[in-house]
Amino acid sequence: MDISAEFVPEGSPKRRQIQVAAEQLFLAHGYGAVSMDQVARTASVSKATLYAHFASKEALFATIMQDKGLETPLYEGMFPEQVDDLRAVLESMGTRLLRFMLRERTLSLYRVALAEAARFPELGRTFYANGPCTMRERFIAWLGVMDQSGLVQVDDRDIAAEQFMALMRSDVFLRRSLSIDPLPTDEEIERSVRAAVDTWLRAFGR
Amino acid sequence: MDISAEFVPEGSPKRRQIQVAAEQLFLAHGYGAVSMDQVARTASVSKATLYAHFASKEALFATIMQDKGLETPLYEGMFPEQVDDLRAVLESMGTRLLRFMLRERTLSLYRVALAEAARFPELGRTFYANGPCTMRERFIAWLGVMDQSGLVQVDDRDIAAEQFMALMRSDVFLRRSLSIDPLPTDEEIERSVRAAVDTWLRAFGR
DNA sequence: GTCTATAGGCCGATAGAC
DNA sequence: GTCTATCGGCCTATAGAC
Repeated sequence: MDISAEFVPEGSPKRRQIQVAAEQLFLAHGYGAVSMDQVARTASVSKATLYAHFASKEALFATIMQDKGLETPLYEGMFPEQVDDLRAVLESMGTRLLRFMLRERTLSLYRVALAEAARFPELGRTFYANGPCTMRERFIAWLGVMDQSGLVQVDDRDIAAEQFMALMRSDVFLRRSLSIDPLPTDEEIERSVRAAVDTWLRAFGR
Repeated sequence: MDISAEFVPEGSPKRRQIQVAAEQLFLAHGYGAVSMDQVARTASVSKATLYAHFASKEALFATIMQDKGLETPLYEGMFPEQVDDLRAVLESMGTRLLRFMLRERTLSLYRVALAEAARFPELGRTFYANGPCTMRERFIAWLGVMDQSGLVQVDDRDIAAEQFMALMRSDVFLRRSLSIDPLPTDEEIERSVRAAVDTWLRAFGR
């Protein structure tokens, strides 16, 4: 995912410091509110060094933010081929997905991508491709298996997958993304996921 | 909604110019990327005049952005008490809601609220209260009427309302909010809404 | 209230020494 | 590659005249 990391394995500690500092600052405060002075100070590096590695603030932001997809092995064991209890599997998937979307890091990336997508078109595209789009594709493929097992009744897998994810972006997620509520408790998350799975199963379950 | 407007009915054209300019600039570019010079220039007003009306950039932003709720009479005739064709009514409601959410002005406010909610907590709260929360409350009230008419089968109106709105925030909305796609066509909107209403009705219709 | 002019500082970016 | 030192400019905010 982060291909450039291979070109700087351990080679340039300063560059690594810059990357870490820039990522943290940009994710926390967005593009406009972060200055190159701040990045240099946080990275314990002079501005000249910073500009030796990145041509401009825009280039730094674009480089750091793009390909910042899902580093988490989110999908590991998420889509079992053998399913006894479909409801339980969907609830486990949903809980995992919603938990991931509610992580501070994911939310920060979402907020920055949304806010700066107009100025950095690649950012919106990359976020979508590495995030929601990948998740949906995997879900669609898994739906194919479930369909063959006769566990679901799905005319249009694309729509079924989209709606599963849309149902996860519930009010809990909206309120948290707007910084209204703190991180919801496990109970709140499970309640929201259970309600979403209920609805999805009534539409697509057999 | 905009209470302060009553204190400056037509009285201060300069103040009105400032409000219009600031709103446009902040919505288009966010907080950090807009300067007071820019606001003054766009409003055809000197910076001193600007600071005579608003104590600081933060105060200007907070004043302009808060209580910028739904000026549109979005809800007018949206919730009919007499319903023959429930599906048609839900599709009409959904289309209207999705269209509103996809308007450039609504999206800009959403992006700014999301990006700056951490720095301006009131902003996230106000956006939620004037937008999604109000819509959900009206939907819940309307669901009560539908329930009495025996047209729907809803255990928890809150969940049913939340999920109706979540289903409207579909992939079409996500892609547009990330500036990936242009404004979707009428057909795309209707297809998305129809699929959402299908699913919602299978879960809550009678 | 409104202007011109400017203070004082931080901005992005660079020159030059090592 | 890395530093110190600094450029010219734009930033938020204000002083003082009218």
